[in-house]
Amino acid sequence: MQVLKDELRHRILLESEHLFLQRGYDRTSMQMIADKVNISKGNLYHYFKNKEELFYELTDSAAEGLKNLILRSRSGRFSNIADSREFQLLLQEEILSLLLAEKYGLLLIMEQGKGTRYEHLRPTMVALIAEQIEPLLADEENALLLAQIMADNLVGGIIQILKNRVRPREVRVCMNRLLDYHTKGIHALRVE
Amino acid sequence: MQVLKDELRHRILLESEHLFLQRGYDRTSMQMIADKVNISKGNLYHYFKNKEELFYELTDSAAEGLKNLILRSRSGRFSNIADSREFQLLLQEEILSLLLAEKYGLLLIMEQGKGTRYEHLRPTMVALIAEQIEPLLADEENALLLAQIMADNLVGGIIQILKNRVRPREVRVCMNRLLDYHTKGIHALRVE
Amino acid sequence: MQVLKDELRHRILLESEHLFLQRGYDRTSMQMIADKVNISKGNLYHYFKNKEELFYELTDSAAEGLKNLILRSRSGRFSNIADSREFQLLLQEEILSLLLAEKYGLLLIMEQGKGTRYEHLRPTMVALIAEQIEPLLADEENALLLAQIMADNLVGGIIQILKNRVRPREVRVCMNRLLDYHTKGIHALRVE
Amino acid sequence: MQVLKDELRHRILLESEHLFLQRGYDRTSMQMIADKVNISKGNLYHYFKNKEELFYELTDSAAEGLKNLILRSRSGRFSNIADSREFQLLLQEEILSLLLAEKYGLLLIMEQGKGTRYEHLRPTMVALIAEQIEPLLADEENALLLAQIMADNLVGGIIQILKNRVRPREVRVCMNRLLDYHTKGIHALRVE
DNA sequence: TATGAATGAGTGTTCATTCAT
DNA sequence: GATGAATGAACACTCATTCAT
Repeated sequence: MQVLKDELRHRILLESEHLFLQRGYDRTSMQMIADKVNISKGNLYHYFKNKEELFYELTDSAAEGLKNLILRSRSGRFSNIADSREFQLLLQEEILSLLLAEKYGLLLIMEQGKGTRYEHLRPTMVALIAEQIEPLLADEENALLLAQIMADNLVGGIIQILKNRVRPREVRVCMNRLLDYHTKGIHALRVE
Repeated sequence: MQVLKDELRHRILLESEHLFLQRGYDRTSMQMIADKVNISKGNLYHYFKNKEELFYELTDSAAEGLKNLILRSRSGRFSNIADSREFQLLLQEEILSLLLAEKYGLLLIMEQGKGTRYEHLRPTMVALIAEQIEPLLADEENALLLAQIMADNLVGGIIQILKNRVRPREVRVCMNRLLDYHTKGIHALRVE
Repeated sequence: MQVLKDELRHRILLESEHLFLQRGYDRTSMQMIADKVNISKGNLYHYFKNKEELFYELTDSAAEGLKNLILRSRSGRFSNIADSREFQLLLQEEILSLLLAEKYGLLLIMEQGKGTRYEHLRPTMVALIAEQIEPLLADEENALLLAQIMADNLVGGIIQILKNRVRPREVRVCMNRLLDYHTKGIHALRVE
Repeated sequence: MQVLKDELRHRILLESEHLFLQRGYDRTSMQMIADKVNISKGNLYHYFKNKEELFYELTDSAAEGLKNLILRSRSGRFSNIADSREFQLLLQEEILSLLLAEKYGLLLIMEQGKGTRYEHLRPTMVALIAEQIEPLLADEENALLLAQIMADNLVGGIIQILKNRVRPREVRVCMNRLLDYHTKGIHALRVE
C-alpha cells in the first residue's frame, strides 16, 4: 500500500514536472496534472497540500543547492574571477555537480517559476553575477549593462546545456566550451 | 469621428502595450486594459476582435520585420558570417534599424508571448541563427549546441539592450560591444 | 476486542464532542476528529454510519430527556406555573437532573446543531415553553411575544449556566438565582 | 440601464438577506443566491466584490450604529443604570431608533455572522453590558455569571422583538415591556 | 460608437463518503 | 477492525467574450 502510494506520488511528481517544464507554473492547472496521471483532481490533494507545495517539492532542493553555491562563491573563494585559471576549475566543478544533481529543478526555478516564490530568481542571480563581472570591464558608461548581458548569457547558456545534454561527461565538455567562449569574449571588453 | 476612433484605438494599443510589457500576455486582463484606457471592457471588442488580436496588432510588424531580416540573412548575403568585417556592419545596420523601429513589439514577442502564437518564437529564432553559426565552429559533436547557445546569447543580449537603452546612438554603441564580445568569443571555438 | 472496540468508540465520542462543542457541527470535519483520536478517517465509518449519526449519538439521549421533560411538563403537572412554590421546586429538580446528566448533549443540540436535525430545536423548545407562560400574562396583544422572550431567556440562561458551572451544587445555586430573576426581576438580585 | 442595474443590485441584496437570515453566512453559497435571483454566479461579482462584501453591504450601517450607541452609552451618560428612570427612557430611545432603522442588519450581525468579522460580536456586546450590570448585583460569587445571563437575555429579548414586530409603535411597546420584565421580573407582567 | 450586464467555463481547494486491501 | 487511497460534488472566485440597449 505504501508502495502504491509512493509510486503514484512519484508519478504525480513526474507528470507535473513535465507539464511545469513545458507550460510553466501558472499555465499548468491541477486538472491537467490529474488528467495526465489519470486520477481525480481531489486526489492530488491527498499527496500535496496545494499546487505551490507540489511545485516546491520539485524545486526546493535545486533552490537550496543554488543558494549554497552562491553563498560559497561570494564568501571570497572566487574573488579574482576572470584571470585565475583556478577560478574556472573550481567554479566549473561546483556548478557541474549542482547542474547534474538538480537539472530539472533548476530549469523550473530559472525558467518556469512565474507565480511562485522563484518568480524573480533569474534576474536576481544575473544581477549577482553581473556585480562580479562589472569591475573587470573597461570603465565606460555601458560597463554595467554589458556585465548584465554577459551574466545573463552565462545563465542562458547553462540553461541551454541543461536542456540539451544529459550525460555528465557531455555536460562537462559543454560547460568548458561555454566558459572558453565567455572568457575569450570578456577579454575583448576588458580593462587593458 | 474617424479621427476620434483612431485616437482611441491608438490609446488602447499604447496602454495595452505597457501592460503586456510589464505583466505579460497571460497576466494582463481585458479589464485592466479597459481601466487604463478609461473605457468599457466591451468597447475594446469594437476595436479588436479579441485579446489575441490586440496583442498581434502590437507585434505583427515586429514579427514581420524579424521574419524578413532572417529570410534575407539566410538568402546567402551573410553567408561568411564571422570572418567578414562586412558581416558585422551589415548585420548591425539591419538589426539596428529593426530594433529601433520595433523595439516594444520585439520585446513582446520575444519575452511576453506566452499564450499567443509567438509562444515558441524565441527558440525558433535561436535555432535559425544557430544554423548559421554552426558551420563556423570546429567540427565536434557539440557544435550545434554551442551554436544554439551563442544564438540564444545574442538574442538575450539584444533584449537586454532594448530594455536598457533608448536612444539610437546608445543602442548602436551597445550593439557594437555585444558583437565584439560575441565574435571574440566565437573565435575561441572556431575551426582553426 | 469488544472491549477495545468499545473503548475506541468511546474515545471517538469524547473527542468529537470536544470538537463539536468548540467549533460546531458544520465546521468540524471528519479529518479533524480522526486526527484527534489518532485513527484513520475511514475507520470512523466503522463506528458511525456518517457524521450526522456520530453527532446524534452524542445528542440523542439529551434530546430524548428534553422531550420527556417537556411532555411531562405539558401533561398538566406544572399547570399553575408562576404562583405555586411547588412549581419552582419541581421544575428545578426535573431540569436540574437533566442538565447534570446531559450537559454537553444539551449544549450541542441547543447551540451547535446547525446542519443537523436539531437545527431548529431551540426555537421549537422556546415556543413550547412560551405556550405555558403565555396564559399567565396579562391579556394583551404582546403576550405571546413576551412569553417567547421569557422562554428564550430562560433557555439562554440555562445554557450560560451550563457553560460556566460544573459542580451540581453550583449549577443548582445558579439555577435558583435564574428562576428568582425570572420571577421577580432584577430587583430580586439587587444590592439592598 | 442604471435603473436595471440598481434594481438587480437591490434584488441581490434582498434575496441574499433572506438567505443569510435563514441559513447564516457560512451556509449560504453564492450559487444559492444566484439561483434565487435567477442570474449566473459570475454576474454576482459584477455587483459585489465577493461574498464577504455582499454581507457587509447588508450589515455595515447596522454595525456602525451599534458601535456608536455603545460608545455613547459608555461615555458616562448612562452611568447609573438600573435606578434612574431617565436611563430607561434615554436608552430606550437610542436603542429604538437603531432597531427600527437597522432591523435586519442587526439580526445578521448578532445571529448569522459566523465566518465574518462579526463572528464574535454578540458575546462581546454581552460582556460589555454585563460589565455595567455586575456592580448592581449583590456581591456573591455568581454575580458575574448572573450579570452575563441578564445581559445575554436582554440582547436575546431584543432579537426576539426584532424578529416578531415590524411597526415602530409595536417595537416600542415591546421594548418597554422587556425592560419592565428585566427590572421587575415576571411579576410585573402577571395577571393581577 | 459605447456601455456594462451577463454568461459559462475554468481556477485552486475542501470534504464527506466509499472501497479495495 | 483498520487503513488510507480515491472520488465527486461543492465552494469562492476570475475572466474572455457576447449582446441588448
